[in-house]
Amino acid sequence: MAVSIKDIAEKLNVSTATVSLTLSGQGDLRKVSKETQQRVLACARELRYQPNVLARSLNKGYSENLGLIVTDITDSFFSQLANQIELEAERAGYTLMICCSHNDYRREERMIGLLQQKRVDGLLIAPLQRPDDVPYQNLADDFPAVAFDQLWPHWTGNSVVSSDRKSSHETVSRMIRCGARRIALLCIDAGRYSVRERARGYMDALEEAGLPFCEDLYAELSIDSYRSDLPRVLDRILAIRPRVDAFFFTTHLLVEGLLRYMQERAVGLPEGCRLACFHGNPLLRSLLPSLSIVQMPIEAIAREAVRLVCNQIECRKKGTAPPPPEHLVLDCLIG
Amino acid sequence: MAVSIKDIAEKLNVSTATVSLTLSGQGDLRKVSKETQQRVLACARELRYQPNVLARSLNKGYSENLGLIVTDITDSFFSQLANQIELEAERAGYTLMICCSHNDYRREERMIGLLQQKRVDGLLIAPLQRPDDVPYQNLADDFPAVAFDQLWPHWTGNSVVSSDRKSSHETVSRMIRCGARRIALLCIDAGRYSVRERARGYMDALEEAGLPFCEDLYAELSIDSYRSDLPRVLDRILAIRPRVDAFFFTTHLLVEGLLRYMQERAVGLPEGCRLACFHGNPLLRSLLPSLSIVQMPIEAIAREAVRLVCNQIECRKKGTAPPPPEHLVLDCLIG
DNA sequence: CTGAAAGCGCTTACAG
DNA sequence: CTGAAAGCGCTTACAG
Repeated sequence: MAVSIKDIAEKLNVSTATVSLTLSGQGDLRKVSKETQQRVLACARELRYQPNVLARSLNKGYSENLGLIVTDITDSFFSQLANQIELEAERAGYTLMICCSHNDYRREERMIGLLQQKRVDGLLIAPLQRPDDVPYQNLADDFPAVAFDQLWPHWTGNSVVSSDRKSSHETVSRMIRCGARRIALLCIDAGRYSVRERARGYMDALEEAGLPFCEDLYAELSIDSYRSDLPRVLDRILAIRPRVDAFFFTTHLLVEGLLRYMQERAVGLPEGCRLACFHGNPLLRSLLPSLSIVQMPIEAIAREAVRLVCNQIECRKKGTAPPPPEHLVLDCLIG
Repeated sequence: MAVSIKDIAEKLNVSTATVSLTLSGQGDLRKVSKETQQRVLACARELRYQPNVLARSLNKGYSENLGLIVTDITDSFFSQLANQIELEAERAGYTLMICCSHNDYRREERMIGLLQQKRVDGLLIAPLQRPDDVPYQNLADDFPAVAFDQLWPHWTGNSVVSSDRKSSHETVSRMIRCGARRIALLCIDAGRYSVRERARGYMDALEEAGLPFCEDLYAELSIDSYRSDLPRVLDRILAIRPRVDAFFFTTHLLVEGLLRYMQERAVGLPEGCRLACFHGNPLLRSLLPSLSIVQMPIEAIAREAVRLVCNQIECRKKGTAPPPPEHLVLDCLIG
């Protein structure tokens, strides 16, 4: 099979300890003779030696792997996040195992279990809403982990989220300052933490401006059926009088849905109708110049989330007390 | 630390072998008494035993992990592919380690080495063009691997690509049948295998129709700078007389660029101008009704690629001869 | 300066 | 039916 440290040791008539030491860069420190080191290095190169990281991990108790669980990697928000997280993880010396929970909390549980069995050193999770609001039980308190983007109701570990409520508030307030009075709010997966927060921010802004919450202008859609449901919802809202004069969407997915709707129905928006959503991309920006995009702090989320798990892992390695969990709320950029 | 098989064995006064056997489901086969099995299972549950897969892997020589290397997970083509590959891999019992090569072939090499050291059982790679056309050396011939989407020049292992040339040919032929005569071809990363194939298909169609290749109507852009370069290219091509009457783009990224261009310049396309591209999404479809999209066979690529590596891995496990490498060309759907 | 040995947590012939 | 033992490929005190 593959060449091992033993093969090198035998070939060179030295012990495996000597080989291991020089290969791991401790040669000088542990006073292996320069000459022996040379021979070991040369031999390893010649035999194309690839260390078996599994064995090292088993011995050391650390795999240098991190588990990442997102709901859906095909959502550009999560693929961008995964990309940044991979970069940050790499910088910290970790490789990523990525799993998708596909909005199925049973699957999420399975993935958490799987990744733990695979001995990842830590877990980064964009948690799913759980039906019974029961916190996940199989994740030990002291296991290095960070929840990002969303939160589990009783989660007490590290978390990194964006300033959903504040950004929402600010965005809607701007619409109001621009004259909007009848602002529709459309959500996907209204039960999720971030979505509830975004809805709250909307309420905050209405309240601040003394505007009533109008049930007619509110709609909850589900991630599984929003594509087919959205047209009817838009039909309904656009038919309301007095006219809606702004739309606030909790996600870019709905804006894409709106664009499809406008194309297919060959209708435009009411004159002067304002739009806003969370997350977006250059294309949406140029297609809908009136769209305000709340830009998610993707780099910062990735950086902080990785930092937090890595910190926790470091403490474990050193055997020191785990750092107190942090709850970070990172600012979005409203553009 | 974590509870091990030894802990269970000690607590129950049985050997680790007994525990291991019953936990791995070989209890009946190896005639462990029902009662002992019960006790072991109960104890494992009670202690929340999580097997250390690292140890098992080291022992068995297989990690049940697969490495996936894509150029850029934020490209929807690759995120959709990664998603399907994860699903297929899971079905086959594998977990995915995903790395991005970011169009940097040195990074790609590092990732291949890293994943091999992490002892993935096989590798799925969307290979990068290599500057000197030298095949990658550090990937042993007998290592289970499959190249997909792209090919390395001298790659002789398994590969799964789409019918780039044929689909391109067919798409351009359709445009010609609809009356298009001056068809522009815009490429990103013209040196890549699939892009060369797509360009060839374009040539095939022109030739078949007796149309001349017109250098003016051709442009190569680079993935790093196409965003800023595209407007000038479009300016140039749209200014040419006689007028261009169709655009063929090798990638959806350029269509998004075109849309941005049209918005920013506030210009439309020449009357009746046809469009086509590889890969796309519902939004592009509805924004540009005249756009023909060559749909990549993403599910099939994922399924076949995983099947091929898994086959190779199985043969390794059984010690039988590796199956002859397959080169699959999967049909695209032209819509 | 170098080696023998134990151990990480499993699995699997082999004995009994 | 069950256990003692070797081994997967490393690392790391501990001796000398």
